[in-house]
Amino acid sequence: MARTTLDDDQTAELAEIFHLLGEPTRLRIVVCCLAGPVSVSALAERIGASPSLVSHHLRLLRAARILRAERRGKQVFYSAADEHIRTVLGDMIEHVAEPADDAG
Amino acid sequence: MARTTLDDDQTAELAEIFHLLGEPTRLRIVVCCLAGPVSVSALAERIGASPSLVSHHLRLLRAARILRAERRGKQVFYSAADEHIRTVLGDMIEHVAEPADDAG
DNA sequence: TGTTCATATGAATAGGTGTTCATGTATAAT
DNA sequence: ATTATACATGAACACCTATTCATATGAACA
Repeated sequence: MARTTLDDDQTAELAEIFHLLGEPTRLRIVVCCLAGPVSVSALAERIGASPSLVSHHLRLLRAARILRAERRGKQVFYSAADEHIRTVLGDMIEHVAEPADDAG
Repeated sequence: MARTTLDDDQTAELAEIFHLLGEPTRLRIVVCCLAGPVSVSALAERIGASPSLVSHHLRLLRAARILRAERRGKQVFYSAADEHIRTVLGDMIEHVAEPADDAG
């Protein structure tokens, strides 16, 4: 166990990321974007939410540097902000998605 | 990239965990508990919150099987619910606490 | 039993937030 | 310029939640 303490800034930043991922709709958006760039309308359809709602969430995810936007004509494609984010989120999701063996 | 899609149940469960960790006070509590069993009053002091507030948060973390309680006399000690949780949370916190090299 | 310490819990409240609706902005095409 | 498509944004609302205060439970000790 390398480090089990965090200073206040790290805690706040980490909590913000967790907070954003703690919303089912937003989590779905992020997961969809991990595979590669997805347009807003495609996200809305795949998630079953209105484009407006998706856009609202995307704004927060953009502001937190979790996702990045890339315009192609009329459409805007979203993907992980960088490789670090992609790796971290991918790992987190894989890890936590694993069922606990000794649950009770 | 092993898997980038999650079903609805997995998404909900994952979102719940993230949601609980997305609160600074709660995140601090969890981080404190990763090193080993900590009493409620010790948590309250180390975090700078009232024992009542800590207890409220602990209830949620207990219910989500993130932390477990162990009574020793008058005190109650909290720690990670199991090794899986400890590993997963430890990894997440270490990972996300790493600064991004190519941020901008 | 009565008292004290440690924790838990219920109610109340203030602030936050997810969603919707309406509207605005940007791009493309006629 | 006008229209259509894709996305963004502001306001409003309903719901949720973090915190506090008061009170209860449970354990040790006199």
